This record gives sequence, structure tokens and C-alpha cells, in this order.
Amino acid sequence: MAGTLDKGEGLVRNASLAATELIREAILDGRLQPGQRLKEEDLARQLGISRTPVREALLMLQVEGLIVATPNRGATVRVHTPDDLDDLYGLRALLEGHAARRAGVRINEEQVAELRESCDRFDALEPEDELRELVRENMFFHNTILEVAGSARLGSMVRRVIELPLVYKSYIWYSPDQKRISSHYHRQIVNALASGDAERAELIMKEHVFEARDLLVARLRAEESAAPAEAHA
Amino acid sequence: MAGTLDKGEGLVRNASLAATELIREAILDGRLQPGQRLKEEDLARQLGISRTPVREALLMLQVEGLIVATPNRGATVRVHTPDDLDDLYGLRALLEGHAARRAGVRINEEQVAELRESCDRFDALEPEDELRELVRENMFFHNTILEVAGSARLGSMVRRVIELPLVYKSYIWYSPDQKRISSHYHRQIVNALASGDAERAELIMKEHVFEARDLLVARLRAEESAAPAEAHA
DNA sequence: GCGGCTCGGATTGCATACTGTATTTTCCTC
DNA sequence: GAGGAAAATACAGTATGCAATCCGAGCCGC
Repeated sequence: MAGTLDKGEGLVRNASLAATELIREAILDGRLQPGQRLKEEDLARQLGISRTPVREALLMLQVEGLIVATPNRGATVRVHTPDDLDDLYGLRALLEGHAARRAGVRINEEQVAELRESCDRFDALEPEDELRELVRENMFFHNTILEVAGSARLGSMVRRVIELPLVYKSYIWYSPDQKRISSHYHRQIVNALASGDAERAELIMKEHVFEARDLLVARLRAEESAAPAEAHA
Repeated sequence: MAGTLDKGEGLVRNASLAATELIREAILDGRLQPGQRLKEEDLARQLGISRTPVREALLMLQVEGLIVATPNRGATVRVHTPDDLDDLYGLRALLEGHAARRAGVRINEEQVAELRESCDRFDALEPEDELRELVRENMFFHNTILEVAGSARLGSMVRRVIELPLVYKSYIWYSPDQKRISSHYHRQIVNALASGDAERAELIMKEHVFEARDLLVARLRAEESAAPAEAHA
């Protein structure tokens, strides 16, 4: 019972959904590492439920793309190659750029203010602050734009595409330098949105995502060539 | 046992996947109508399996967006409003346009030939032919371009977005006039791809999708105002 | 000594039984 | 006869047991 996934919280409307969220969280913050095998019985024991809801959770996470499962052989946390992430970020740029453009023709004063406040909070976070806070504020910014874009489907697609790569060392995006650059892009996007320049908002958003991609992919490729094909202990 | 979903075929590698495909098919060709309630036990009986794999199938279809489920109250076939489909086709245009552009810089001679053959087969189909054949050939064309685009993720996203609206009267797209127009666009897309003009391929693909959207949405809005909020017998 | 084979353990796939909840029906009260 | 409470019913949610499958370890034959 060393590393339990449960948090002892109550308020569980439904075991399957609870399991989904707990496992997803565990994957996203690295407690379950890429490539790791996910045995139904183990998870069930750790979560204090039976295998049935665990199976349903794994199924959903599989459709979401967070894990891969092969028939009769169970599931493992998905391993993303640099090429894979490159591809993913190409899609994210397309979709989130589109969202920014839509937001540009729909945004109102209040929403502009909300985005500006998010930028201020982002800037106020000090380097020594928890990485988690930076990630959160960043997500809030991007989510707000998705909401303003006003397409539920687009929103869910983007979120799905954003979520996955959070697994991978998000700290690389928030060095003091990178944090300043991100902040700059965020403010430029808000300015474009505020002045109704939808095309420019799309442009900046795309570049913002592309730079995130470049940073991540370069890092992963470097690690890959440094320690090629390490065995899983 | 009136309307069984099963086809008596063997070759079932896995009950859950088989159930998923059978139910999906039944939804797509209208045997299960939008809004219809999907009771686990009924489906299980019709498919000759237990509730467990049926639940898994419903779960996957839910994540795919073909059905909606509310806790403790089961699932129904998803009902799409015209606004909803409008939104969906906006995304499809974006994604499939992107795919066409990518295809433009990756396509080879052989693939061009394959697309041209698809166009020929499409033209050869007579109006009195089965609608199903037209739908199939059209899907083949679009799928081929997705494959050429070379992004698995993009492909699966587009397919997910294409699949849903097949529920809705696909015949409206294949009147003799519309069939000619579709064929024209398909050939124009192939020409653009063949000459390496990726941007133009994207453009035409987008317009092609937009026209499909307009046709569908106009039709649905007309039906809606003609017979508003009909009760489900 | 090495390759193929068989057997055993481990783990997923499926079915069934039970539990909890939401809805409908029924009966009682006013 | 109408409104509301309580029981009954129907169904989704969960647990558990058994069957099917897969992988590896040990054994036998060559």
C-alpha cells in the first residue's frame, strides 16, 4: 500500500468517473510514468474499488489517448515520441489559432478584463513559486479564450490535445526567460482581441504554440540521443 | 426479437469492440434514431451478449460523441441541432482543409492516380445506384487524402467529425446536380494536389465542406420550422 | 547445449448477481 | 376527484467469480 492513488476524499458521485480523474491526474503529474503497465487489479486495490469501474476508466482514458491498450494484454501509459508531439502541437496550433480568431469577433469588454487580470496574475508569480501555479494560470488563460470562442466541440478537442503533453517536463516552458516570452505573447493576444483584430490574434496564438512545440521537441530529442532507449526498471 | 442488431456473423475477436461497431453502424444508418433511448439490457439481448461489453461499447460511443449519457439514467442517441452541425462542419472544414494542404506537399504519383480512379468510379455511379455506394466512394476519397496527409491524429479527429452527420439524410448531397458539383470539386482538389499547389487544395477542400454544410443546415432548418418540436412516439 | 513444447501462473474478458437510485404507479387522504 | 406520500418497478452502477488468453519457466528430445 505504499503509493496509493486515492486521496481519501469523499464526494464521489460515481466510481468510474472518480477513477478516471484520479488515474488521469496520476498520469499527468507523473506518478504513473509513460510506458508503465496499468494492471486493473492493482489500480482497483489502490482506489479501493472493484475492477469494473477501473476498466471503464481505462477505456475512457484509452479513447482520450492517454493510455494504450492491447487486447488481452492490458494497458500502459502512452509513450510519446518527439515526432508524435510535433504532430500534436501542429494540430494544437491549428485549433487554438482558430479559437483565437473566433474569440476575436466575439469577445466583450468584461472578457478582455478577465484575460488582462490573468496576465497580471501570471506576471506576479515568482520563479520560486510552484510550477503548478504557473501551469494553472496558463491553462486558465487558454481556457478562457476557448470559452470566448464559443464552440463546445472545438473546446473539447483542444483540451484533449493540450492535456496530453503536460506529462512532459512542463518546467522547460517556465524558465525566467520563457516565462517573460509567454507573458508577452499572452498580452499581445489580448491586445489583438481587444482591438477586434481576429486574424492577428490567430497569428500570435499559432506562433505561441509553435514556440512551445519547438522547446519541447528540441528538449526531448536531446534527451533521446543522450540516453537512447533506456530500459524500464 | 423484431429488430435485432446482430447479423449472425461470427469472427468476433472481442465482444466489446464488436458491440461498438454494431451499435455505431445501427446509429449511422438510422436503425437507431436520434433521441432514442438505449437500454443496456435490450442491446445486450439483441446482440446476444451480457451487459458488460454493452456498457463498454456505450462508453466508447459516448466519448466519440455519438450518444449522450446522463448518470443513472442511461444513454440516448445524440440529437444534433442545426447550430450544432454548423459548428461541427466549421471544424471539419478547418481540419480537412489542413489535411488537404499537408497532402499537397506529400503526395506522390501513385496516390494521385488512386484519387483520380476514385473520381472516375464516383462519376460512373448512376443516380439510380445505391446511395450507400456514393457515400462509400466519397468517404474513400476523403479518407485517402487523410492518409496522404500523414498524421494519424489528424485523421482520427476528422473521421470522428465526419462520421456523426452521416446520420442525417445524406441523400441531399447526391442529387444529380449536387453529385456533379461534388465531382467537380474532387477533381479540382486532385489537380491542385497533383501540381503541388497545397494552398489551393486547402482552399477548395474548405469550400467543398462549406457547401456540404450549407446544404445540410438549410435543409434541417427548413424541416425544423415545418415540423417544430415533434414528439417522439 | 539449444530449440521447441507443455504446463502453470498471472491477468484480462465476460457473465451474473447484487445494490442503489430514479421514476412510475398505486393507494390513501383531503 | 385531485394531490401527495409510499411502495413497486425498472434500470444503471458495482462487485465478484469463472472462462479464455497470454507469457514465461521448466522439461524433453535432438
